[in-house]
Amino acid sequence: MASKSQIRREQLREKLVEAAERRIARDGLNELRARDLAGDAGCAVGAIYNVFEDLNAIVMAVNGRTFLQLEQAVAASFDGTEPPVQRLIAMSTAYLRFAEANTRRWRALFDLQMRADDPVPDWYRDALKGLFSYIAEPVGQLFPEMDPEELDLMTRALFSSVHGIVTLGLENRISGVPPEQIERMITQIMSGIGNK
Amino acid sequence: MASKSQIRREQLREKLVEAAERRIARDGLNELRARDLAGDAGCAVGAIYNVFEDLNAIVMAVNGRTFLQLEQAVAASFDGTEPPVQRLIAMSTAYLRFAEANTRRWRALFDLQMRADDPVPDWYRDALKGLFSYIAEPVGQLFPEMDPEELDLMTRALFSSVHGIVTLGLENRISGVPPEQIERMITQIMSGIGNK
DNA sequence: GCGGTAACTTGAACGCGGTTCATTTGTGAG
DNA sequence: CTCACAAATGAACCGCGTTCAAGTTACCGC
Repeated sequence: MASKSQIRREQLREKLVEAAERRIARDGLNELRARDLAGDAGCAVGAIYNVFEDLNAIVMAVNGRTFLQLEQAVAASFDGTEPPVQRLIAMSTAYLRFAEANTRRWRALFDLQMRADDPVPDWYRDALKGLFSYIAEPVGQLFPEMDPEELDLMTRALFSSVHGIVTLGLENRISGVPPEQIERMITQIMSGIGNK
Repeated sequence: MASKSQIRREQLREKLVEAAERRIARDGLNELRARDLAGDAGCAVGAIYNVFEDLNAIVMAVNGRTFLQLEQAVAASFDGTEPPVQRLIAMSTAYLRFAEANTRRWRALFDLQMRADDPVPDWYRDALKGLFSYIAEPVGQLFPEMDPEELDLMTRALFSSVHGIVTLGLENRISGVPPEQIERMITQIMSGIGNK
């Protein structure tokens, strides 16, 4: 039987993660406060630590959801019939759109890892692997005689490039590129690849 | 006359920046502490705030130096006689080498902007402009009939791509790519561009 | 039901770290 | 030498994540 404690415990976890998700989406990771979360969830500050290791663990839970949504958005962006370069562009654009529409949550996805000292959790590496595998397929079609190791490198290189373009592009404080141009940058890079 | 106070003031600024530079290089931006800096510089904590607006201002001063060194490293990586793609690869590799050799200082260059709320200072935008102009030249050679606006986009796209590859590449917690492979990723992307 | 123990909840308190401020110390013109 | 003003000092303030002693609730064998 799921004891009453277990139920409450699970409900509290859920409330905390939802509150954190809302607050991250609204105010950004930097503005997340333990006391605010406790207030939202209707529990004492200390209760958080019965249910989660620390604040990072909550953010990690939020990141897990976000990563799933991101993966779905990318997966939904192509039907498999497009030529490889088209598909790469479609996926990249989906990545961009997701980052635009969920900037703060998307940024939390990477900001947390950059800061924390503890090892990256398995599900995180797996989620990235999942994204990579979407990219690997069209890349494989484009370069049939490339050996697997080099294909893997190319896959990561393309992901990193798109990620860099989107990251700096959305940080208009630094780059100052209007959003609609970001898509063109992606296209420029991706079409270059096709013409080896 | 430069009053005794003015001298001391300038010396303190210098000592603080040097201490911050050493500490960032050794322990990373996250471990920087006002009290440690005061200890290094042989002054009281409060004295820092007579001489700098806040801690960020010191980091900014460090970043200014780092950016200069980065620009020099990129500038020294080519002699102008190489074909455009070669030159792009040489500059990108120089960027990578600099980031490898000065990881924590290089990361501070971008981490600070991502966090702070106050506007990016002018010299920072200018330094980036400087880097961009190095890239713009070979790009212009590669695509003589491209209009200026698109050339600018391509320039930023290439910088962002390399930046993304280096960033994720050096964060081996996330990507797990051995350093010597990062250079190959850059080459893959850059040579793709050349064959439009 | 009943009592006892284990688990949960609570919020005040701790520790850390950036920043401030009343007080002390130093500077330089008259 | 003196006085007014500037600079230096470090204790104190405040915000915030985390902990903990004390109080409360849930669970189980009787």
